[in-house]
Amino acid sequence: MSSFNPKEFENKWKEKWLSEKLYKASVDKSKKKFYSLYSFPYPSGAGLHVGHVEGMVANDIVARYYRMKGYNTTLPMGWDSFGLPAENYAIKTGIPPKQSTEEVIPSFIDQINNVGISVDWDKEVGAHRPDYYKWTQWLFIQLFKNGLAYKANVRVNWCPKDQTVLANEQVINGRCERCDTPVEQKEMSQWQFKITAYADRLHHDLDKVDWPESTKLMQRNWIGKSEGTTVNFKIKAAENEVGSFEIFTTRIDTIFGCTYTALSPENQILQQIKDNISNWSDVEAYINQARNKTDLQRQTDKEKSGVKLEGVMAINPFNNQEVPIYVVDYVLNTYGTGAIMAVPAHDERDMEFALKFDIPIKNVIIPTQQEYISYIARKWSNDFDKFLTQIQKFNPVYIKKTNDEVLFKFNAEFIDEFIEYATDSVEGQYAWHDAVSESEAVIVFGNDKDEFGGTDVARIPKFLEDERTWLKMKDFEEGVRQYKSLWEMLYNSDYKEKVCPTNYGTLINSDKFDGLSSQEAASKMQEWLEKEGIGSKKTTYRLRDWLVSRQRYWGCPIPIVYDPQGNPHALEEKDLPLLLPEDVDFKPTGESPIARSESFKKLAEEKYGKGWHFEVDTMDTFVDSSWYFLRYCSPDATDVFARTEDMNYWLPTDLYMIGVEHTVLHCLYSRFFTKFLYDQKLINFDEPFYKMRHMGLILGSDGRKMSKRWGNVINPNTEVEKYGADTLRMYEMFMGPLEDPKPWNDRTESGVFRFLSKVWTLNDKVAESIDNENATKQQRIVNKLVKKISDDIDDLSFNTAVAKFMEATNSLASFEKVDRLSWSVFLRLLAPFAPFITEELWNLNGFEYSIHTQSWPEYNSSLNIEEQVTIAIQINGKLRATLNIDFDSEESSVVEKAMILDQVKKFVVGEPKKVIYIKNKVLNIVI
RNA sequence: GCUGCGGUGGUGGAAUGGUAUACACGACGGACUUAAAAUCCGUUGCCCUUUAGGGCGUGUGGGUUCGAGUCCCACCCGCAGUACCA
Repeated sequence: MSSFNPKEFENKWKEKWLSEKLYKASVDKSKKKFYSLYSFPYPSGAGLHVGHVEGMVANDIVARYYRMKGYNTTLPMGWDSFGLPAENYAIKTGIPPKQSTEEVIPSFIDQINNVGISVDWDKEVGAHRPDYYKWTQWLFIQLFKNGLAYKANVRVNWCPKDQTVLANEQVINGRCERCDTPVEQKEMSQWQFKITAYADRLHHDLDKVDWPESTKLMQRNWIGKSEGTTVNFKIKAAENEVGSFEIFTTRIDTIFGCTYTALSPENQILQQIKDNISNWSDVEAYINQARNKTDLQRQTDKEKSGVKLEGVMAINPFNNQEVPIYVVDYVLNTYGTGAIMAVPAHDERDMEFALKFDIPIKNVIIPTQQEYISYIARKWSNDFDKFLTQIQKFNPVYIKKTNDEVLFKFNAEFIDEFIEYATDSVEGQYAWHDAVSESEAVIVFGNDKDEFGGTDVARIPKFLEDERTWLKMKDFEEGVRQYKSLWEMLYNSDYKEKVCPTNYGTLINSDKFDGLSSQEAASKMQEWLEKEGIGSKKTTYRLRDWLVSRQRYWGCPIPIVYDPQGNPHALEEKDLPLLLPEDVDFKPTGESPIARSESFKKLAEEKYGKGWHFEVDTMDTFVDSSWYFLRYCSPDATDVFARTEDMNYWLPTDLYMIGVEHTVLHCLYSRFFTKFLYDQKLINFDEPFYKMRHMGLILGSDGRKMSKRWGNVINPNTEVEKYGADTLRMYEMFMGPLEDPKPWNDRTESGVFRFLSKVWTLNDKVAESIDNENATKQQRIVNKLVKKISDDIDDLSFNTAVAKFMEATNSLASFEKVDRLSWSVFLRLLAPFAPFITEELWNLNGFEYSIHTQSWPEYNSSLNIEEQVTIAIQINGKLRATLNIDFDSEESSVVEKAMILDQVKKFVVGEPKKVIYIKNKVLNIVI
């Protein structure tokens, strides 16, 4: 037969499948369903890239597998077509986004079909089409009616280049996610969705879904749930109480260590008590300065800053101690209560601030006794080597040595012995030494180096208030003088963690709570607070409401109309969709482009009367993509966003392939919408995506991210042209684990082409009847393959599946003839991976069309029995020989056979101590 | 800093506590060819050795086990997310 030339048949099958709608799936309650979802692609002018292909092929293999297993399977596709790139393209070229978008979509569809993705095209949707965004608007209105969409004046992130508002999530390191421009702060009235109302459920329900743990964790971090306590602090001016404020803390157990409190610059209480603040002008100046700082500046300002409020003090309700109040910009108004109690001894930020402003530091926690104690010793004299040998007697568990430094750890029980030893070794060695007390420190500082810290052996005290130690050291060491206190010196040394322990432990200096563990103390303190009515337990979230207004043209219009007084009203359902006007100049000016549309203005006045006008902002495109998987269920519905019956049948999705970069935002928003609709009783599930997996980034052959800049971009079209779709598909699956980033390699790709050519050639050997013995051998080969491939698809372990196909092909190729029955099994197994070549060979062999609607081969466990196996013979765990034995042989017969091997006789003299036999695997003789 | 993931030949990568390096690429040798490409066959972790064989090997150091890439402890390095979140 001819050589393997995919061009000769790929097009033929592609067109046949499409015209027959081979992959169409409708609701059929008599069958189990499988919903394979690929993330809503953005139809960019650059076309499909190899990363899309990777994810789609994974979706496709699983979909084809389930289809063959008899599931009613759908793999829908649509377009996340609103968004900045099309608008920016329009600004550059003058071509309207609607036109450019509609022009690219057909080529996307074509490319997807060319790689043989089994898409159910009857379900196609596009976010920019009125029949879709009518329902995006409808959903907005439902949120509005339920108080979950509201307009508020907020300080927003503003990108000066894109001239638009950005959600917090779209700000990366203080820069715009898209164009990398530093983000500015701007006060604006903006629409927001109250996603925070769902924070707890969004956090909690992650337990229900099968997602990579790391993804769940990222999402949990984003929601940032933390459980803590609020406490009311009274404010005193002179002898009068002038107000109070609430602080939030997760470490109520440290409250006796509170030596100051701090308010965020935006905290409203400041305005209320300003008459009592004697240095108000300084405070006000600081507040204004903080307000003007961008997030980027706040982040880069490492130095703590703040102003003390003169004339007022706060009262710690636990000990009635008066502590100063500061206004600082390291306290955020958007988290907790915008006020904190500061405990320098147990919080790094508070410690840094306290050191800078000379605020007392009070230790109230002894960390839970550690099993090991670490020491660092630096070389101080020639006796250092002797010192090193002698520390062996403390049984150190770990020693790291460099030329002049040693780090070692030993069991805490040796502490006293060590203090004694260190004292003896170091005394008189040009060193100063002080063992402060049993429970505190060994501090040994050498003086034979110019700089402080050149030599030391130290166990750092848990609470350092020993002025004596400090003064002595200060006399002693030149270097110490640069620090104001022992705290500061040690905090800036290797012993940071020792002087500022931030973990839980046992309370000290805390009155009646002394001796309790952090956990016990916390609950007793909370109880007391609640009884006194001055505090309570509180859960806070880092998550903030979702800002959806965008001052851009190419997005879904917000379905709100304002009356002449400026009050917002939701549009009625019969007036939807509110069409995106086309008489618009989309050049960005900072104002929404739609504001300049005459037809838009006119429409509002005609419909509602003079002075009425529509909202001119459009929605964040994440709104469009938060419900597309629902629309796929009923893409033709005109009276509802999707039919309840259809959604309840198809959802939740059974496999969602999406890049890891989209998981935090898109998935969070989609989950929010789903939960809202569940609460509205429109659907009966409250998590949209059951199983989710990610595809790793495909890098250029130089190991860098694919980019025009590096000239390392691989275009799937070119690869299909060169090798055919099946090769591209199988190569991308063979590259490595699905979720890993992996570089492109042309050579490996051509290796996959060689493999498919081998399959093609092997087809020539297929014979109607071959002898029984060889037929059985081949049936065993493919039978084993059935199990391996099924398992690998279940695990999404496609790289190993491809390897197994290669192995099986090599085995079959060693036969004169190939058994037709085995061949039909082999082709069906390969069909999800290489749909074109398998359909062609299936047809050439005269099997019933189409291979893709055939049933998945069954694994026959009785066929699997092996006659012979090779086992390893080990002596003391070391491989010395291998041995062929009958399958499932008894231990005694195996030992007998092993003992007469030369390799064994050589090592085993007399009776072995022990013999371990693992059936069909290994025999280990211990001598 | 914190959190998570990872570290295996020249390369991409395999390996339910049981023969480490499957499969593929590359390299080397050979066949075919006037030649090249393609194709086919063989070799390919490192070191010693003529063969036979031996020693060493999954980032480092310990531990558990008859047996560790895999489990435990500590450390080093890389990648990703996140960053004044109280």
